[in-house]
Amino acid sequence: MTSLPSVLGDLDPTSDRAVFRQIADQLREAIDRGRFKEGEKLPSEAELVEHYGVSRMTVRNSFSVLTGEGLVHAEHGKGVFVRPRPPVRRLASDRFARRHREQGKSAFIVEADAAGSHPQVDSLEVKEEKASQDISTRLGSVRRVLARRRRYLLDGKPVEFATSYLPLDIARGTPIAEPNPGPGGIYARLEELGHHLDHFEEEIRARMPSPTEVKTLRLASGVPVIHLVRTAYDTEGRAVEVCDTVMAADAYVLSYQLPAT
Amino acid sequence: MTSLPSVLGDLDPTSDRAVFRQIADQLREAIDRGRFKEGEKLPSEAELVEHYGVSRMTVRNSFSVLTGEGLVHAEHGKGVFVRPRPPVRRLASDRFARRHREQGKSAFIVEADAAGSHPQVDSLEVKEEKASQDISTRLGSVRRVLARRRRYLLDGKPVEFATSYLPLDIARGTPIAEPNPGPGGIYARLEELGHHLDHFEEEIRARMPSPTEVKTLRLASGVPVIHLVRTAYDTEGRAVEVCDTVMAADAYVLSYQLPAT
DNA sequence: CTTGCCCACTCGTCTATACGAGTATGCAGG
DNA sequence: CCTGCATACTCGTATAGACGAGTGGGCAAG
Repeated sequence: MTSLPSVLGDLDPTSDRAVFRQIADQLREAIDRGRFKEGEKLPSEAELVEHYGVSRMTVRNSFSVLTGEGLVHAEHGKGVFVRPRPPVRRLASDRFARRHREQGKSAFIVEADAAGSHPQVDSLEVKEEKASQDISTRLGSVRRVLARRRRYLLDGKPVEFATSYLPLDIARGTPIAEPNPGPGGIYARLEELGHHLDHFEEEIRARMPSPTEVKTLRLASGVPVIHLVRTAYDTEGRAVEVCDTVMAADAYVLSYQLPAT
Repeated sequence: MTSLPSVLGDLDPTSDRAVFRQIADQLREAIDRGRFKEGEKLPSEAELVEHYGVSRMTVRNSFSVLTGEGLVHAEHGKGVFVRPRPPVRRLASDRFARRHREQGKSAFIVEADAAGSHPQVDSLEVKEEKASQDISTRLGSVRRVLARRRRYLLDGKPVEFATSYLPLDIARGTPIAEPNPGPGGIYARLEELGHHLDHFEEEIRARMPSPTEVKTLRLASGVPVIHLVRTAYDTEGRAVEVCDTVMAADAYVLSYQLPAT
């Protein structure tokens, strides 16, 4: 192992920058320069205490800065590691095009298989419930809705949690209310039921996850979520579905094509 | 002032949940329930030390949890406050439609004025430079580019930092290379120069900001950024501009319309 | 060889204390 | 009246020490 001083330098006692920030800066720079690579272990707290001649809390404080930035993560009993960037899932704006609804399997499964990863869907729940204020507004003042919840995993890691809401007069008693709505998913069913889809509207926000989201998506700290709300409109201009999706931001790139007209 | 016990409850010594997490949980719940409102001051560290009978570091640890979640922010000498949500800027997917390029002022200015806020653009920089690997790839293997940097502010608060990159053979010596490219912005100039725009492609990521971004966008901790990279293509299929934008995530909602075809 | 325990090393949590620095308020002196 | 300072309260930074708990390697007993 190369000695610490060769990688980490000294503190500047004259600087007005807090010691723990100076240490964080040095570690961050070392990571950026590739002195510590993805998944690699950083020096232990004790080693840094030794190297810089500071107290342990100060070193921990530095680590907490980097953890908050999503650069590193600590593993109890093992050490602090440079956080590896997971493979990203790219979502193209044509992912709901009619031609993709032909085959039997869901878009998620097909795409993940093609990418060579192991897809999985769990936490399936389909039930009728009271619409929240927001959902009610988006669907055009409905009181109760059919809610379809599911969680998507890639190679065992949860990456996305989604809930679809549909007005009861559309969904009740149809295959849409079944756990497995059949080939092409609920959009295919909606079209069969005469709700010809016209366009989608997607709203995108990014924020830090709630504790619940941290749990269900098993998020490392310092990882934001992308919150996407999609509303599907039929050719009559009626909102026929709202899909509320929360994604681990480190696992996604969204991509959209916009006409220049 | 209502007494602390009436809002905050006790610790559960039998729980295996860490004390500082229990305190954070109680504060978070109180905030969620509106017991502490936006912009309101939380109890001081000393008061919480008193109320829970724990040491100050433990209380600070709780605060640091909430700060990381973007729920609260501390102000030196004043206290810890529930972080107010800034007004959000909605970006619609038709914001680059040709009809919006008619008027003289930039889209940002027009829109902000309409919303009643005071818009501002600064840190203008226009220069030729070497293209990064990524930019070069997106523009189709160009070596050097014209870079146009600017920062957008709303009511004094920086909300977005953007850099446009254009191939030199298109931009050099044209109004595009001027600090102020004139009415309708660089897209209008591109069309005048015969590069008729066909479509845009936008890639969206969310992540925690780098220290530099924290500074230029004056971000509170616990606020992620949205990173948007837009490529503009002309009718020949050539990429004529790449715009790299970093936005304060708490100030934006992106909205896209997708056809269902 | 395998099992099981011990120990060393790691981070996690908590206490107690000290001093520094930003903020606001009130009071004394001009 | 108003200026300016003292003061009390706020959070920021840092030290030193203690114990707990997860991990992994080595060693001893079977």
